[in-house]
Amino acid sequence: MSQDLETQEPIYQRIYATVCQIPSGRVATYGQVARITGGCTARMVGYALAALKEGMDVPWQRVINFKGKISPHGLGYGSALQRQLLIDEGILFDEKERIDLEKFSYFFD
DNA sequence: CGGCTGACTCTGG
DNA sequence: TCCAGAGCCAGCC
Repeated sequence: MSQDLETQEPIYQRIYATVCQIPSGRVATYGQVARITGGCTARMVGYALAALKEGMDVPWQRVINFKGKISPHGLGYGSALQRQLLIDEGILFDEKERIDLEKFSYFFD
C-alpha cells in the first residue's frame, strides 16, 4: 500500500534511508541492508554508497561486508577512515581488523 | 537503445 | 585461512 510511494523513488535513495536507520555503535552488512530495503541486491548497496556525496548525512561507515571486514575501495584511504570512525563509535576490531557481526550487527539473520 | 562500471555474496579447493 | 571464479542489477554515457 504505502509501499507504492517508496517504489517511486530511486533505489539508491531507499538504500540511504535504510542505512540511516542503523544506530551508533552498531553495523550492518550490505546483504542485510539490501534485504531490508527490498528490491535490491547487496551489490546495489555497495554501488549506492560509492555514489554518496559529502552533503549526505548517511552513516556509510556502519555498512561492511558479510565477512565483517571493510571493503578496500578506492585507493584504500577511505577504509582507514571508516575503521577509525567505527572505533570512535564503540565498535571493536579483532587482530585481523574484523568486526564481530554477532555482537555489532544491528540486523540479525 | 547498447555497453561499461562497481563499497557484494557464495561455493569449492 | 586464503584465493579464484561466477552470478547479479541499477546508474550513467
